Amino acid sequence: MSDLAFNEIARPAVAVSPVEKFREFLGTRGKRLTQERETIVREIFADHEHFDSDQIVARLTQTRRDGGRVSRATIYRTLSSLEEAGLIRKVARANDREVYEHDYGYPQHDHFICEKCNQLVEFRNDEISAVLVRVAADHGFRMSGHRLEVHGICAACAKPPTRRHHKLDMI
Amino acid sequence: MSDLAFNEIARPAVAVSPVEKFREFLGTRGKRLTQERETIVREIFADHEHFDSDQIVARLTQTRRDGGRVSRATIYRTLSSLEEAGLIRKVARANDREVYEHDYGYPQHDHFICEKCNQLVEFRNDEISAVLVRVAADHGFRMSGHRLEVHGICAACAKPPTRRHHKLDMI
DNA sequence: ATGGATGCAAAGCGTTTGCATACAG
DNA sequence: CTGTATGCAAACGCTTTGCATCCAT
Repeated sequence: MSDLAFNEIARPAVAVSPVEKFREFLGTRGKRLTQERETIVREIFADHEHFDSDQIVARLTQTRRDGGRVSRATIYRTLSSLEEAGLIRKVARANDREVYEHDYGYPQHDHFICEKCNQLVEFRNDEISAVLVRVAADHGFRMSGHRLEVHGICAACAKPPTRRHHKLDMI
Repeated sequence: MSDLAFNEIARPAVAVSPVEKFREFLGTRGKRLTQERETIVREIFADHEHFDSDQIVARLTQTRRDGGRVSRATIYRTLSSLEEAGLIRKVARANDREVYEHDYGYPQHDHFICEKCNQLVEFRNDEISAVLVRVAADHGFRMSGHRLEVHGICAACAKPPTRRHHKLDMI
């Protein structure tokens, strides 16, 4: 099964593929879906991992089997558009870098950020949103979304005193 | 009443002044409380407003009545120390800048961030912490703190269609 | 055809750092 | 005295931008 098939068909719980969704968005702004933009969207939606600009740059800036090389500038420009389009969003800040994740086709959730291994772990909890809706209303604040980072030590790093976490992953 | 008096005496609900607290912290690290560091702490704790590096730099980099000029480099170095010391913490990111606030002598709270005027508004809600404590426990996560930004439009910007907010404050 | 998009390299911007000098303990 | 800290300016790392060329529509 090719990447294309995966992206176009096996996407989770959404009627339109991310690429199509992006094309629509671009259309409404008199912008175009170029090959570069499509390459970037496919790369990002190939899995459901968190990512930052650097990782995408690293993957797409090299010469690729499919010939889809994209320049650093275009990647930055496209990440902004994807955020405007509501396809991705900034979820946290780890290692002084902004971390993105898909905001299309996946349910609302928040994150734990481990201070030792810097790993992001997702968790879902509906009470939080419920409380926020209420609190916002109380303050006359028209909430559009939120960003919640829970800091601490993850289960893996907390348990064993000696293990292959700690320093290695802090780089 | 001088600034000194305010900082040393009229601080809210804490036994030791921020400056003293910082001196203690520095002591445990073999570091010193210099005049520059003291100037910075006083400036920051002179009120309870949120602030970012730039604002402090702007205020302390100029020649001052009290002669307490401090260099940009020292301000950055000191902000880091103050964060380590637990006197301040990063609460949000607005306008692509990290926003700090006091983390000493003030109760836990979170923030609304208005997308129009970029204003930060504090709110307190104990349910949130309670939920987080529980959720963290469920995941074996040892929580040390959290950062919650609620995005949207504040009451002031939401109401009147024409008013002196909107573009002016977006600078 | 033609206005938007890309790639490159240069410019920006906030933050960090090397080094000589100044000073707290 | 002695090791830290400061100030300055240069170095950094990420992101943005000007411009000539390219291409989706």
